[in-house]
Amino acid sequence: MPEDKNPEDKNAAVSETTGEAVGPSAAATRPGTPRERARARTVADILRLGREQLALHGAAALSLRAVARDLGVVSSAVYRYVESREELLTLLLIDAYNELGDEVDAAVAAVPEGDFGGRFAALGGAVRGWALREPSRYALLFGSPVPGYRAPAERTTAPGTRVISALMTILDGAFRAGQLSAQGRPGPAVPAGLARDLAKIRLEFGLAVPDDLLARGALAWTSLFGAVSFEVFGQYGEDSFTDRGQLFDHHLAVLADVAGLRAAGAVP
Amino acid sequence: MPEDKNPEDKNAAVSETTGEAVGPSAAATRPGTPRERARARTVADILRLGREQLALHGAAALSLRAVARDLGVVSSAVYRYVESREELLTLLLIDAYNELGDEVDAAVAAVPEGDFGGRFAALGGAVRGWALREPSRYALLFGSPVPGYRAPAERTTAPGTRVISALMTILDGAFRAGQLSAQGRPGPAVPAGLARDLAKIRLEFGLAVPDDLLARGALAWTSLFGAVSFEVFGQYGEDSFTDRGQLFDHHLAVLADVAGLRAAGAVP
DNA sequence: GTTTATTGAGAGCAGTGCTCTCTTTAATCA
DNA sequence: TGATTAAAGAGAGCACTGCTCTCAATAAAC
Repeated sequence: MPEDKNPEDKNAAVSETTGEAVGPSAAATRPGTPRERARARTVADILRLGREQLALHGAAALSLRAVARDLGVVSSAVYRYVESREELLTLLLIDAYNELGDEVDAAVAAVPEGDFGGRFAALGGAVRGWALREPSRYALLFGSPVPGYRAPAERTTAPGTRVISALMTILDGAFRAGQLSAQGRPGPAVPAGLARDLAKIRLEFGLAVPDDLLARGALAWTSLFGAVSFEVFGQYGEDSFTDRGQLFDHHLAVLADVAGLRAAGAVP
Repeated sequence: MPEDKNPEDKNAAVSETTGEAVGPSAAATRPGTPRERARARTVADILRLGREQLALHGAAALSLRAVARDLGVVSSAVYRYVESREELLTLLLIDAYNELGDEVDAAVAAVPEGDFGGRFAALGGAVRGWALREPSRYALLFGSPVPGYRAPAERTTAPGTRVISALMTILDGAFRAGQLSAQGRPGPAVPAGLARDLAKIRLEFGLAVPDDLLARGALAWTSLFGAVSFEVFGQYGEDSFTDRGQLFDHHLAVLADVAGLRAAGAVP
């Protein structure tokens, strides 16, 4: 008789709870009613199983029924916790963005604050490392959009911008320290429309980097993910490059130069 | 009673026929038995419908049953022409690679032979133009691999390497014409393993470009697709960049410089 | 005109996402 | 502690998918 009177509330609870439980594996010792704790634990289990499936078989093969089986429960039961397959994908998306963000932040923080070239290299290496370790999850974030699925921007934008934020922080820091410059070769002119966009970004993020260098930073950003994507998605042939690490490191070094960073270890 | 005695032969015929019919829409006036011609026409129809579905709903949503419906035929009938969904995906993959290759070649050929910077820009613009016009097909080629699907290298490598071949041709031509150089700033050292790979590539494609510039060319290649993928896959936010064309052109100009090309219109 | 290879139809299997109803379980309140 | 009630799981069912198998119709080839 109680039946589903207000499923909205239930789903909202799901989202909020998992939104918190997404990071590390907290939420078990958190207070709350026993029901809430059991619920959070089940959602966390679903997320964990989803992550496993995602890693094993890829995003498009992610099956709620399979998750239910792994969970030892009938398929309709998981709908008590997750609104839909899309919702689960969104949770996994946020989860993956945050894991990547955490690793990038940690890698960057491990390099001395003033070593901007080193931090840039650390950031790039962390992205590549995570991507190669988690190709399916990387594909979910940076590959073709899952058909019929549109990520809800209001939930994914924040975690999804962590890497570019970290990169901008490095470049801005370098610029303010006088270690970011076109080094005597100004790039192509920045047309008015692009300049407006860059000005808005500079304002929004509180940056000091001028237009040309900011555009170059954006190029370094897209190029980094281009290189990683090529490697993860198998765009280099089978045997073209035997040591992809060397290729990537070379690319990263050139990109640091493109961005205006003094190459690590280079003598001015 | 005849039944399926040798399905292999049939499928081989399919592949060959469509392998030819894939480019423009020939294969209708070609000789052959009436059966063969009717078959080729049906396969071409399937391919056309598949291309439409692919463009409309994306690769993972490509459904043989839907193609059968559009074809006005029961689902099992299409299996007489296409071995499986994978096979259809492979055909569409080859089809898309060739269309992209054709457009890139045409765009490059429209620029005077000696204008290497112009040809580079034309190549990049053609890739971007096609990608924005055909996002689903671009995603099939350069996005996350379709789950459970592994493209057969022996059939897709040739059409899949047309863009990088065109790019290498431009860069090698520029180098031989003395218009490709590090311009006084040698990049990072090329380690031994990478140098070996590059030497093999140089030999295989008959190039003259030295290691450092060849590696930079590879970076320009991956970066080009990185920029296009970011745009097509929506990695830039909704409103970060209002005029993406300007951003891309700027990136392309910087990449030409990275590759060692004299920027178009620049004074030496 | 007969033979025979090819093609399409249809049923069927195992899987998917998702909904609906019914029953069981377990937390909460008197 | 015992009754109430909210939450959760079970199970059937719908519409869809890829793919296989068998059988009947068709049309080319001899």
